[in-house]
Amino acid sequence: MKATTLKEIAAMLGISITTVSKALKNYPDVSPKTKKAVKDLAEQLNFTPNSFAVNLRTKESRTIGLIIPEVVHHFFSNVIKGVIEEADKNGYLVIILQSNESLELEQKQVELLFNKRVDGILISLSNDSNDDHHLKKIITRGIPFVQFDKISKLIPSSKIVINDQKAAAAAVQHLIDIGCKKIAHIRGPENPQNSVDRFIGYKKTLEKNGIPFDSKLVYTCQNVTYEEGVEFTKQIVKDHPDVDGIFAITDLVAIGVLSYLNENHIAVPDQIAVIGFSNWFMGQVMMPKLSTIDQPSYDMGIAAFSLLLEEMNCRREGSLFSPRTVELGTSLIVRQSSFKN
Amino acid sequence: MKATTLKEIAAMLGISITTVSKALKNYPDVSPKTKKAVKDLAEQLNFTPNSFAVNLRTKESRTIGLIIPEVVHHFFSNVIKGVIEEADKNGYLVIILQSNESLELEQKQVELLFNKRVDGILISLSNDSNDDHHLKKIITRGIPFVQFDKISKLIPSSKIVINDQKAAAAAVQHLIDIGCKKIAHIRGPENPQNSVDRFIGYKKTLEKNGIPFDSKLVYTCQNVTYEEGVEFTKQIVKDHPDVDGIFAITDLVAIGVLSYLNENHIAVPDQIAVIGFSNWFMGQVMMPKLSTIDQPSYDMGIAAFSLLLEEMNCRREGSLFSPRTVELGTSLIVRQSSFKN
DNA sequence: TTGTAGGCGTTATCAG
DNA sequence: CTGATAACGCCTACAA
Repeated sequence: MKATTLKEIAAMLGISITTVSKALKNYPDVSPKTKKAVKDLAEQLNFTPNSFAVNLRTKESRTIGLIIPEVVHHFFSNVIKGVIEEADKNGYLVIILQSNESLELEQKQVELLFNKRVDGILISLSNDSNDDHHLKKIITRGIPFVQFDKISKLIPSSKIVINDQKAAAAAVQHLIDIGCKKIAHIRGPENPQNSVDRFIGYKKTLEKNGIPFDSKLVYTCQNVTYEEGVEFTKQIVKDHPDVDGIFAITDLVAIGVLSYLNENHIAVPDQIAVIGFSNWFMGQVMMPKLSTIDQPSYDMGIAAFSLLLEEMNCRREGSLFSPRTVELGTSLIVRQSSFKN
Repeated sequence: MKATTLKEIAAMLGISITTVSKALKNYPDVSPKTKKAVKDLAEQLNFTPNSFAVNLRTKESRTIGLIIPEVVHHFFSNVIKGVIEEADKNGYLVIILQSNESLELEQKQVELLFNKRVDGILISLSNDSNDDHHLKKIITRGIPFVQFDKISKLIPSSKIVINDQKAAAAAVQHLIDIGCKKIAHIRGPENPQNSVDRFIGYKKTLEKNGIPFDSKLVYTCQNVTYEEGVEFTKQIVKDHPDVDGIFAITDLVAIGVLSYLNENHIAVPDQIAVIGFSNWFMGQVMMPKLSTIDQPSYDMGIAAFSLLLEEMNCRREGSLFSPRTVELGTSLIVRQSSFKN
């Protein structure tokens, strides 16, 4: 079944393409009679404007690109969901691309979106991203652009973030409050701003509480996996038998921590208390249930799209848009893995 | 920064648009000299063809649509990943849409993809989908179309499936093999083919082993959630204290089962053995680790795209394509929740 | 109230 | 080897 065109409708009705076009868009200068005739026929023929042609004319595709490090990830799934739903509400479609935590791939994906001429770009940087070049290009081209979660501070785009330092501080303070004296930190890779910030939050909170910071108690993930959680916990227990608290960069890692401790019959939280970050669903069904920092992933997706939409609208109207940074709140969730009284 | 066009390059070089276009596409009938000049300038100006115009001309967008019930779902995340990666390899982009398990929304999303004029559609039906109308329309319009996972058998499209009956039978047979005499089944909703098939697999296997089927031992999920797993287990234990095995429609539900049993100190697998379906990551980190059926989600995504690609290629060449059904293998994974010797 | 004409940027055909 | 011309389908001044 071939798609109908304005031309065909015009021919069938013996009128001009222009009139058909106008009638369908409810222009005031078309007689009610023709309007009705056109609309009826269009309805009957199941007419929908050819979006390729509309795109070309309007220079818009009502499509945005979303680049994330990894699709199979509780946090990012929720972001995707938020973005898709908010986009849908506003008549936008979403193309999803993965960077697989590789800078090179991330750059390639940005190029793809350039070629596709999406109306806007949403991005959470890969852990590997220590170069800004491709982001600068987005700005130079004047494409509406919002960074979220893992961002590059120096790029003058809108940003949706949480206060990682503050949130990490809350986690560590909580461990201290329940009596932990020697807290290890399994941190994320070197580059990402949020893994740096969480580390800083950890460090500052120790110092604030008069606990000397010891770099030997910090273990650095390469890939932020469950397996690394298991492995580092093994090392922690071996190297520092008196550690009584572990703060992990993310719940996935924390669950690795719990697994190792459980299997080796190390009491949680009595001997070692554990807290993660992100509030993955999984944490609630573990035994013991995992304490964590709730990070509003779904809301982050919504906020990111909303801000992008604002910028896209400004752009369409030719008005100026000044990038904004929105900080979303986090909250401490205390569950069994760090509950003492 | 405005995008460069063929016209501009042509003007700068004092040659025709046609020649520029041909030079860039390496037509044999352009002199090496002009070719080089054009390519150099194009490179320098960062020229990329305007995809809107290309789409209009070629009637292709090199974009496909993927409709799934829910993004935040281990199985579907993996499918998405497979689709995106395979699409990427072949120069296609993927627009993702959610049906939220609602028929109405699913229909709307299909319409959106029609309007967007994607080159092909991939779909896994919502649990609510008891109507085929919108799927028939995809066929009528001649849009390349592959169903996967939750499919409508009657629609003559390509399909990627697993043998749910066989896989469920393997799960139940395993429970019987380790000595279970009274096995309850927490099944999925009425409509989806796979929940029906898994139920049939359960029923047939009981009968094959001389265990009478008892419909009272079957509990039906509405939303296939963790909470339903918890709740139904409570009922099972109350109504049938002698149940010694539970087969759940999916791992998420099975994890609810485990949670309830753990919290109520009912020994797994000794008093009640548990097996799920799908092999979610979560199942590996539970205590006890969850037995399950591995379902190749990532591979399903790859297979779905590959088949769609074949159909899209046929369509482009104008050759005929006959829908195929590909059945992927599953395997039983025995872990602690059903391990006895 | 209706229609003509031009153009969005590319590709394909065909003539020079 | 090169280029003029005509689409693709729609939108929008501007005429009539």
